[in-house]
Amino acid sequence: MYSGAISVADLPGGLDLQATLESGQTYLWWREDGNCFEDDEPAGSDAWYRTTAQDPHTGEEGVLRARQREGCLEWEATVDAGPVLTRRLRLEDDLPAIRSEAPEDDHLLARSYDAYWGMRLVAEPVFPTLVTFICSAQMRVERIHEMQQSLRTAFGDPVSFRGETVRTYPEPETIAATSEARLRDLGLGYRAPYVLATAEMVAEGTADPLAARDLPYEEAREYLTRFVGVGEKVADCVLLFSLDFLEAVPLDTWIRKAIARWYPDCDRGSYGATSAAIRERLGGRYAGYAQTYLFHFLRHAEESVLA
DNA sequence: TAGATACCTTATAG
DNA sequence: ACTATAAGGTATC
Repeated sequence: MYSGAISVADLPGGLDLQATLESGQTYLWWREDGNCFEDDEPAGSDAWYRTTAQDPHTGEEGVLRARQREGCLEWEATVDAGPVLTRRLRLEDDLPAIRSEAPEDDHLLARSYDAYWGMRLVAEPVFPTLVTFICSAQMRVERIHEMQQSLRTAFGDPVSFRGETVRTYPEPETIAATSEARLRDLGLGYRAPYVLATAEMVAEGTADPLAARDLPYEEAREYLTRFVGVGEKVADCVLLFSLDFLEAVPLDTWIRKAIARWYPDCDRGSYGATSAAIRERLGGRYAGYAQTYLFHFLRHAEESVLA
């Protein structure tokens, strides 16, 4: 068993682990206390969060848990999780420098940054990210989590951790080997054939989602839409939350509402043109950071405070 | 190329 | 109880 503690004071801009993991960027973590990211979540939690991860040295899939308490990010794992956390929670991102590129006269954005300061984007493994966001279509956040846990239970490999059995996220080959009916039984609905077809494409090497990383942003978005069930919005999510495209701004229902209300001149009709306009408005190369703070703030703010 | 519609499933509002 | 509606959209026509 490995363990460690990372001083939050040493991270540029600090850390808000709860906001980072419960802001709808990733569906690959869950709370040890079983409180599955419900709406009435109290803020400031020091709960343990769990996920599975690959050991950076051996490639072995293991389990890790982490919590933020007393100025530290504490972790325990069956693998060497220090580098994993640094990567997946983007602990090296310089938040003050990133925020400094946001428009200064944007009151709503400033309040969003203030409300959840320390929240970081994530950099999750690409195949699970692809599948989870295919699953996210027309789905509530809580149910997206449930679907991922169902996939783990049905197809993941067991790993023993603290006397319990935890399931890894299934590999493309494993999902590709199942049936659409089986996936529908897990509650995926019309997303079942999408997940199956995309897993087949990745398993067979028809296309490699990692290849998008080497393309210019808009070409990368176009590339990812070749996967079944992946449109422009899901492609943007994968680029932002897995492939280091910090300028990506996924146009989901919340951001579309925000555009209609606060950035109406950025609505250019098509996804691509609107996306370009809002990216420019939110600060260009770090627009995805701004998007994520706005998204989290708007989802949790009462209507009265948005006046 | 742009616009309309169907689609699984669940939860909530009326 | 029962229907309409919406939930981090996409594929198809």
